[in-house]
Amino acid sequence: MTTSRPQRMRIADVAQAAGVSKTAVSFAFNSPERLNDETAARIRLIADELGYRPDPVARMLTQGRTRTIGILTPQPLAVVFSNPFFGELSAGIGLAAEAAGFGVYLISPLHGSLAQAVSRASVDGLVAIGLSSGHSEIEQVRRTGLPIVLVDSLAMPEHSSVTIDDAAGARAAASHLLELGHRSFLVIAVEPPMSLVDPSPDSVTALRLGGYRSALAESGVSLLDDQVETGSATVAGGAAAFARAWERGLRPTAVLAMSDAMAIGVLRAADDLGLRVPADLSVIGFDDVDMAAFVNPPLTTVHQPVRQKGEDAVRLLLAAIEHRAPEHEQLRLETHIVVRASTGPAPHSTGR
Amino acid sequence: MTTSRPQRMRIADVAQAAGVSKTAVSFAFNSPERLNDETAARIRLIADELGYRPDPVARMLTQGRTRTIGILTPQPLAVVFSNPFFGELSAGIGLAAEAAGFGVYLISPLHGSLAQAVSRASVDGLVAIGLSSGHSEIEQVRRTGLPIVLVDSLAMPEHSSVTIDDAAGARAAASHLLELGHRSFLVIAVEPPMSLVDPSPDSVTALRLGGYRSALAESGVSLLDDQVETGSATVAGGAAAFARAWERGLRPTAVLAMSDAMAIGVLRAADDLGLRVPADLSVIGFDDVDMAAFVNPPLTTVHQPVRQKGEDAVRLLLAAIEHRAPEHEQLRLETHIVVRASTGPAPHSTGR
DNA sequence: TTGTAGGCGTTATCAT
DNA sequence: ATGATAACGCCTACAA
Repeated sequence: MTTSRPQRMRIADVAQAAGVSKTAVSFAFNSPERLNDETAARIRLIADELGYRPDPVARMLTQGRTRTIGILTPQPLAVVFSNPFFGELSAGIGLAAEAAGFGVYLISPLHGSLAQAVSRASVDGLVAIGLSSGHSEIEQVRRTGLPIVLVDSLAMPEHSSVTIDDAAGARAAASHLLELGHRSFLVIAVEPPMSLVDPSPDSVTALRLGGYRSALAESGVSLLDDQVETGSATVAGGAAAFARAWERGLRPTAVLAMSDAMAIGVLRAADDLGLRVPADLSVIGFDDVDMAAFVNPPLTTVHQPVRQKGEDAVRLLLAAIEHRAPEHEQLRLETHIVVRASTGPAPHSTGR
Repeated sequence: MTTSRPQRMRIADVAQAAGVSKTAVSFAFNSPERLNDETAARIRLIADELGYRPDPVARMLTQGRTRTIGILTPQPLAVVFSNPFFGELSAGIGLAAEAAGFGVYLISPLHGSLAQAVSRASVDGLVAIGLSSGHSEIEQVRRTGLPIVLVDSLAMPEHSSVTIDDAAGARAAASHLLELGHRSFLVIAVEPPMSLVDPSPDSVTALRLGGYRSALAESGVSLLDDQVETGSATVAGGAAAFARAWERGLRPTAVLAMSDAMAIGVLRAADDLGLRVPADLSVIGFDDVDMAAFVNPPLTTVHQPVRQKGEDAVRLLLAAIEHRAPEHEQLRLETHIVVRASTGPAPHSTGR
């Protein structure tokens, strides 16, 4: 009465119309070789005329699998889809999933609860993105018993994961700016989702911050807490974060942004303030998203193989789903810096 | 044997452990008010200890609904996720779906067949994106009997749709360039997917092309077929298309691109060729994607309310799913031109 | 080659 | 307030 199934044809209807048993109809779809070519064809013809298609839900139930993988994200879909990093990661996931004949289901918090969303989702396995170990619902996710592969997280040591060396990437970014003579920095950090119970030290944000700090420390430059401004990982979030820091009186010569989207936002905010990049301000991002090369000015950033991460995650997940082998694998992909035009020598540089 | 369900707890296990019937357990989860507070709590506690969670598939089967909507796209996910337009549209869809407590399933061709992917998908309804009337599998999609809302398409008149006035938007774009004195144009068109049987006249590509042509014609400028270059709706596709046209000897002063992603690609290709934008070449896009304002130079483009389209589509779809009312509605949203810095007076302009 | 019957895990109906 | 039992639609031994 509430639903969208008018009076769909069922397998019994087709069987009756064709004058055969339900088994025969099922075979016609799933194991045609077990049927007379002729009858198989006839059954399928009749089924087609009747507009019959096997109910996917019933089929899932008997087969015990859904042929679907879930992309688990602690963020609402609106931010996920607005973030080019997620887009490219999902492109990799989608590519690998399609190739294996798997569908993709997006799992984001429903009514504020990630656990509830997972419970509703009928999937064979999960690719969890950025699920920090401090997330309040992580235990409930784990207890679904589903195969899981983590991306950008090591929160579940018993599951496979695909990560990068965030600290090393961050160090490289900071070193690049130090070599250009910068000594006055602002970090634009990705804001942990609200569902984060405590700022876990293994979060991407913490790791990158640590990387920045260690490189700076080696040059005798310290990074105070008030030199870290936080915002959501979007263009708007980055712009707002920089504007806030500026209003607080900060006048850095260089910005270390933890995501390209945020770095692009900084570019925008700097432009609004009349700052020239890189003459007055250097900006370096993180991710090397497609668009990074096309913004104004082209963004210097830390490259990571975003699509590859997605493909690898799916490969690992499918192995876990199909072999059920606890093929425990912690993949760590490489990063490298890509110098474009958004970074330059520090103004009034005293040189090396 | 093949699957990922080890020995999950079933409702019967919980019932036995709690010394109650399956019905009681079901009530404890779905209608706690029908149970003694105490027993309900006890059952839930035991269920939790056992790690039981209701099987979403079995639940779907009995309830006859999935609480999931499908996003149907004729393109592979890798291109969908690489295209900022799709991303923003999906952001709108996701926002509205989440708000209603619905999950989102992505339906893209599986093994090359969209129809097959739809059959596999357990969803309550479909938001079909850019499903042109010439698509070879459109009839099979229709015959699923699922509620459908079309976006950027009028291929199924019996279903609701959300579109824009593509022709008007395109006309505005062309007029803008004509007013700047341009007379020599190149159109960068979105390539119809291969599964397109014939170039249907109601496709977005055809509509926009018609809009360009009509505006040009009013100024006595004709657009030859060889002045239309085609490519996939990505940055790379746009860059390649422009490069091809250039190699063919075309030397337009203005480019009309049917998508911002492609326009950004043109910007890149032009830069590679040493062309200055807009001094040597004007470029106008379509969509007004977030990034359009941040590229170099900021892109002049035709704005359309992309996220709004997604939200409206879901609103319409949920109405169809829930009321089952054939609330037939053809929404047509407005566009307007946004002038930034990628367009300027025609070089050697003879004036008006 | 085809039919019969049981089961997948849950919810809904109808008793008690 | 709780329990027995019948759907839901399909798949798949097993039997014929």
